[in-house]
Amino acid sequence: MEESKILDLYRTLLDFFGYQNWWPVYSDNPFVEISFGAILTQNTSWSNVEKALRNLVENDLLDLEKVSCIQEEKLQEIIRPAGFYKRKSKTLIEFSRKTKDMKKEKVTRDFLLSIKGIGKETADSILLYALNRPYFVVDAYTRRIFSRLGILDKGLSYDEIQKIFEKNLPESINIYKEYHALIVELGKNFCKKKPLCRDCPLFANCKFRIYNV
DNA sequence: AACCAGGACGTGA
DNA sequence: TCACGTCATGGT
Repeated sequence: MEESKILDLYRTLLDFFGYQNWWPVYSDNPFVEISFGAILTQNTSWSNVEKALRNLVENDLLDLEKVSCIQEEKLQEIIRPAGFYKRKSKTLIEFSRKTKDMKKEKVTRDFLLSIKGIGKETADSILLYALNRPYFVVDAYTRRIFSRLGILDKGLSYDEIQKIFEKNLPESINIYKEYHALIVELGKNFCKKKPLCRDCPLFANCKFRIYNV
């Protein structure tokens, strides 16, 4: 496979979109805000997540201690706009209970995966963006974009894809952060399910471009 | 008015 | 292991 392109594509995307400076944080509690946001954004548009986060802030609930002992039905109403609110409220509560008295250095990937409702992508998002650990985040956009480009086979597992990116990039937390953010930006604006290939910054590199009007 | 969004889990084959 | 149904709101 032509994995050596991975770094070139990063430069192209960075050139086109500019630095994204992810993860967006508006409170003075980045760990909680990023972790909660990562859980809330599962298969959900970010605009809906923002509403849920605003509700949490208004109720002073960007707080592990408070969420760990909140009444579940109350939390459900507060995060309702983010969708899947029953499952997500359980996950937020379990996450809060398990991490509130924990030193952040002890939070591992396996630990996060032991929390029901946190899978690989959410765990890696928390590790990378909330804890500054070098884990490359793989999401649906990553699979779609790089399989269309012709770089990744469909059917590769999460861990295999992650390994390919980490092997072909400098082990730089900032590059991991930016690259994933840029992938999301490309996925939202061009490489959608119905792609807009005409103005795509990766048009020249892509084997797909069937809608290249 | 169907389709989609910064997934994860339980089930059955 | 893996394909498939389920969970849910809000924007286009």
